Amino acid sequence: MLDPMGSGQVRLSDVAAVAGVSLSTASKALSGSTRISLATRERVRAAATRLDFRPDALAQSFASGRSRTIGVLTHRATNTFSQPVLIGAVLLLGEQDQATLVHDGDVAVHRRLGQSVRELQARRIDGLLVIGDGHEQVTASVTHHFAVPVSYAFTASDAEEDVVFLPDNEAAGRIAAEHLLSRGRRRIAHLTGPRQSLAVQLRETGFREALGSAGVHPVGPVLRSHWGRPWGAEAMTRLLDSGTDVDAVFCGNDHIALGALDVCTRRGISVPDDIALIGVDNWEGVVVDQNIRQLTTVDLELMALGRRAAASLLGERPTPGQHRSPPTLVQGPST
Amino acid sequence: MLDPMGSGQVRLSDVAAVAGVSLSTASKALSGSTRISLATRERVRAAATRLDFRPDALAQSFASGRSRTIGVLTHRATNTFSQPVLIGAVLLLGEQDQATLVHDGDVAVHRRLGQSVRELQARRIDGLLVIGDGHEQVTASVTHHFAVPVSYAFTASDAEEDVVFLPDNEAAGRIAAEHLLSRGRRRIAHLTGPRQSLAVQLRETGFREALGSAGVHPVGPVLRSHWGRPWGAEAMTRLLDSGTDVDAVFCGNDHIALGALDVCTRRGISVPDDIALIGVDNWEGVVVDQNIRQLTTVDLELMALGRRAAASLLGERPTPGQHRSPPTLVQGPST
DNA sequence: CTGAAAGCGCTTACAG
DNA sequence: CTGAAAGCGCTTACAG
Repeated sequence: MLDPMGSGQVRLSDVAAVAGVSLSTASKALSGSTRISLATRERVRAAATRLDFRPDALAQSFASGRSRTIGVLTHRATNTFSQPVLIGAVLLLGEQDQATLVHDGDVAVHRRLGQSVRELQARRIDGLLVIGDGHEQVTASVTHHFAVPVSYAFTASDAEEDVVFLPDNEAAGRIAAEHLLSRGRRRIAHLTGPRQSLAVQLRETGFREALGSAGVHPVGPVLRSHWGRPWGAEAMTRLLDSGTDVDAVFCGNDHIALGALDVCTRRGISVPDDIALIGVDNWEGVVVDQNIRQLTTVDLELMALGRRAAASLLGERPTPGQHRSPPTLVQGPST
Repeated sequence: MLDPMGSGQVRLSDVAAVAGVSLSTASKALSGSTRISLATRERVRAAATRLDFRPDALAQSFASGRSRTIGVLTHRATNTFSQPVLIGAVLLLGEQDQATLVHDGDVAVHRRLGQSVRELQARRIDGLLVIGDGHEQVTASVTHHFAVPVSYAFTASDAEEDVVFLPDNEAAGRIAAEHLLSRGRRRIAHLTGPRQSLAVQLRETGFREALGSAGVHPVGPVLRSHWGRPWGAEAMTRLLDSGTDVDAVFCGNDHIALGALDVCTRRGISVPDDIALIGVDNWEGVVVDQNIRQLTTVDLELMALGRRAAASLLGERPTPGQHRSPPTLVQGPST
């Protein structure tokens, strides 16, 4: 019968007594680190199993100095795109039996940030993950405030030697272009978000690069404005009305792609037979009903980004600098 | 100059020495609990401030038995609707300086669940939050496995005395109906999701109740099928083609409402002048670009639900039983 | 109101 | 390879 409340009455000293060894030997046998005779190790393990010994995490932490807690500093965690990064981090850490202590706020506001830093230090966190709200801004590095590993996700840091994880928007553009090319499309247009957005620029760069490698040029002018569905519709309308000969459109995100799709549907243009559409974000992937997918899209894999960034604090440290997570193609009916 | 690494070299004994009191007196003075002369308390506090004393959380936890960590057991945390609940919980806990240890899995799979329970016990968590994936299923209670408070969010528990937090789908239906009534609508139809869904049933119940209180009956048959936009469009088409005289539609969720809106737009029906539309979920609230809102909707406030449920583990315990979080009306252009 | 002492349950040099 | 001992830095009865 197992201890129903988990009150953990069985201590290491009990295990040691049963196994007929000293406390320190029992500790070493279970931690597995130091040189211990195989026989002793087995005897201690057997005793531990028989007594259902579970080490008290509080005592272990106090003695070892490791809290098994990772601090997370988020910049407005409720942002649509920050959420999957945070969820990914929290889930990976949980799998590794690491708790997460989240301080949410405005990473740019120094007074509150300083407070968070102090509190996280006092909690003796084993590592810190800074999560930004995209790649548009550069976060002021806090690495020097901590003696433990610090990683940055979804934001750049202003210190070159920091370990940074970012989505790969250039690759997203490349993947979209290569997919359309592989479908035999050659007259490809681009409708996207605001010109000043870094994501817009990087996706377009990757897109042009991949087309260029195939000796193809985008058709029509690149139309840039908003991220929303209405703009997608308007841009598609302009594109069609301009008389441009087009057989595919790379849309800067899924909202724009859905707006473009609306226009095609309204005008009786068959997607993908007449025009193929591809977006970015896998927005429909978070919708309840998976069988209503309308789009092919490039998923930036933000949850995986959060997982990778969190994992970087636990195992061996990755090399300093920016690490880009590979986006994935999600095939839908629109290509 | 503050300790840049936060290595916490200042110990309570240092504070006690500077203040000229014993270690135990210093401890009591700072914890604020026991009877201590005001003068002593102030002296100790001043010393602590001057030395920038920050108690070592690991030592505090070990000595006090409180880990300042809350366990969270999720049932597929990556579900669209579980995510805001988890985010809300994690953020509230962080604000209260509580770490979160998340074990994600299938709460119905007992072998893995048992493993999670054992690990959470060993971690000496101060409380446990069980997060389900909606209200459709009843979770087997795990409360009896823990000596610390356990709360349930976004799922019912099979033990009556458990503390459970659920969204209020009936209230959502009522709020939608009352809003349409307040807009002077009287010929109100209902298009919704699958008949077997509890959310469908509860929202409809609340809807009918509110209409009934105003002496109004729904017009046309209630059309129930899928949660997606295509079904919304199909249902709206059927409704209009049936010749039903209608001036408002309560849609079971926002996808259905958007499908209905598509049909109205296509047919030149003015929303809200001819027909008002209202949905549920505030789906557009998570979209990037807030100025593209098309719908009035009822927000179930799932993040607030997560926050409340998490808070219930920290302060005084709420009464056993089900606690329903109030949904809120989000006004948009469609009513 | 204050202080000396025990104790929380492990880990980790150190000596053997 | 094994064990005795110190120590991690607090909190908390207990005695004064």
